[in-house]
Amino acid sequence: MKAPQSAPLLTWYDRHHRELPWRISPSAAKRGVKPDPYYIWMSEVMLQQTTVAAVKAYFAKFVARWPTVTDLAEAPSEDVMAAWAGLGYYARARNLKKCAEAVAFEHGGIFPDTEEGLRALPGIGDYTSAAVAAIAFNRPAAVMDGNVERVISRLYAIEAPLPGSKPQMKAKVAELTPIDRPGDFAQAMMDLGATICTPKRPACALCPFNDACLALATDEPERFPVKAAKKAKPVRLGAAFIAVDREGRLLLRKRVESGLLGGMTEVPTTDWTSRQDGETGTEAAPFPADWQAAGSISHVFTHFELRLSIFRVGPIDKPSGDHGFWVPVTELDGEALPTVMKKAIAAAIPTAFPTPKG
DNA sequence: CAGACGTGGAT
DNA sequence: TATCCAAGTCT
Repeated sequence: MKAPQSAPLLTWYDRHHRELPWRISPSAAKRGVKPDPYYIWMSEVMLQQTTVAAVKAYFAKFVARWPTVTDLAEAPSEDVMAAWAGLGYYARARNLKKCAEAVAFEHGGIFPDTEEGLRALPGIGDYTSAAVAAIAFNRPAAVMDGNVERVISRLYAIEAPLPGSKPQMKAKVAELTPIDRPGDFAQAMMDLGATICTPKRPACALCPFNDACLALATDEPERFPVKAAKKAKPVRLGAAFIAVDREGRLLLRKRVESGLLGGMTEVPTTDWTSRQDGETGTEAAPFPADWQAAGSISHVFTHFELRLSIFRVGPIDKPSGDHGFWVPVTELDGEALPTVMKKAIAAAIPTAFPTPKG
């Protein structure tokens, strides 16, 4: 078995790379076209734990609305959170804004061009600092994401389970990364993982590493990477309250800045508890009213499943006291509503979020 | 270090 | 339907 080399991978990448809105193709790079560090950073943050398909529309929306990092730094946080709504992992949006402010106001609008400099910015960790350094600035950084972990674990048939095996794998990546094209190498490894060295049914016959891959030679490639067992998701229960006033406005609140859905908009809800002792009632409604049951929704988060009983009331006179803010049901697009909250609203007001097909 | 932190698409 | 998972980061 010959030792793996970067050259066959780069040749494969020159021919089979994906075309992506933020990417400079290898042929354009050869003509001297440089990537925009702002685009590379933005795409890398959006792509954290998120599919390319989901990111494309958000990336287009963000760079059209905020063409430079300074534009983003000067934007109101509420606008950024509302634009991010639906993409998930909202700490990324909060850190995106903080990072833009740091670059614009502390670095003169210029991104740091080293791994260490990037790593010091909000929302930029081991992966993203290496990726931006390699892709935007052609620094010889060892870039390791989930794709690279899969490729490397198969290439070297690494039996130790993730995440403990990360340091061992990163050493292999560093050893393989070529000094002349580190950015293309990183993108090539990720494209390979996304299109050839896939989790299920990898297309080994088309792989530029198929003469060096220990997993292919000695075992079923799908067995790698070996991972630690995961835990079962608990169920949490609660109730959500949809109140509409006589002007067709819906009662909303802003969640606290930290934690789950931090800084996002919500409808009033009870606490979400693990309690299983029967029906959730309207005792914890934001104000006394003739609340009517309107079904229920279920939503799966990373570490628990949420089941919300939905109650609605209205049209009503606005109750006294401060319960949040009231927004016309026809203007919910401008709000930072995460998907779970849109589901809750749609359960009570089916026309709230019209889809192209209905 | 293990748990918190979203969502939608594929199988 | 259930499970996995997609270019991770922060605490």
